[in-house]
Amino acid sequence: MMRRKTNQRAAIQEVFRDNDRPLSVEEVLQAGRKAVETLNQATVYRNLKMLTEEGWLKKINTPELGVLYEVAGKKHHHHFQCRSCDRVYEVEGCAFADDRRSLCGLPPGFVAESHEIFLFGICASCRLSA
Amino acid sequence: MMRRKTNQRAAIQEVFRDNDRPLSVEEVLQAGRKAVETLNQATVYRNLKMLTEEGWLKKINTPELGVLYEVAGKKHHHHFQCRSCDRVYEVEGCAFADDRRSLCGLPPGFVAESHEIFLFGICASCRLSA
DNA sequence: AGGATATTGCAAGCGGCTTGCGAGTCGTCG
DNA sequence: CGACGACTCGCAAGCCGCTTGCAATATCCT
Repeated sequence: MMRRKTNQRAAIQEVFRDNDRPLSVEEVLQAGRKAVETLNQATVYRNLKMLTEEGWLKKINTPELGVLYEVAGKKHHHHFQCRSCDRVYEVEGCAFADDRRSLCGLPPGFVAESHEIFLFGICASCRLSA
Repeated sequence: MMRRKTNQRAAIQEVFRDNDRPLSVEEVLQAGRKAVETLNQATVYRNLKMLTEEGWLKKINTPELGVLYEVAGKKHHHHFQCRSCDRVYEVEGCAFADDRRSLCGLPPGFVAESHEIFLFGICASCRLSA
């Protein structure tokens, strides 16, 4: 099964390059239609899935906004959701750096292998415009 | 609008008291039917919503298992999901204790107000039985 | 250019959750 | 204690986000 190049898929990838943050399916659909105005929802879903399986995208489950997708391959990071504009940003740094593994006191016998951290607050642009 | 006592709601609350961990709607439904065998899905959804609005329950959005509910009012804690049995546990302790607020390096202008941490690994009972 | 087939758009389908409705249960008041 | 009003329940239909079957279209290879 050979992968073909289509305007739809190219448009979707372009949307992610233009917006350097996790995006919802709806955002991808709307932004993608600026390039391919017939772009269909099913096509977006199918391509997001394809790009994720192929490792180009990464699916994120957010606590409040449902599923978002971000470009994969970035270094370990977490997410920040602005409670004003609801945009989600990627933030570097990690409270569980190697020397802090034990910070979260797990009960005896439990072993943690990975983690996800979600921060909530106000982003810089919302704070300035308030 | 006066709240009435019903066997259904009592059964649902009992399920949470019997299992001291976050539960899915389906788990509540199945376990609740042991006490009220006619218990209906819609009733469970309605009561979980009611109990949440009233502050007795808290809704949790997990990255992999969807929505769970836990008894509210506990002190600040996070969650641990066992990748073997998929159960979610509450874990005390927090990598963002007061003296470590700045561990996650937020960009300038960003202000964090709250956070959620989700750990993944192996729980004690799965580790022993392996 | 021509043919094989990946991909798209559309519409139907699916699963989780919600809601309208008539029946049933709970609590109160006479 | 019995009856009425209102909250709840169970059921079925509905809604929403996502997936899938299918015919038409676009790509790619020769």
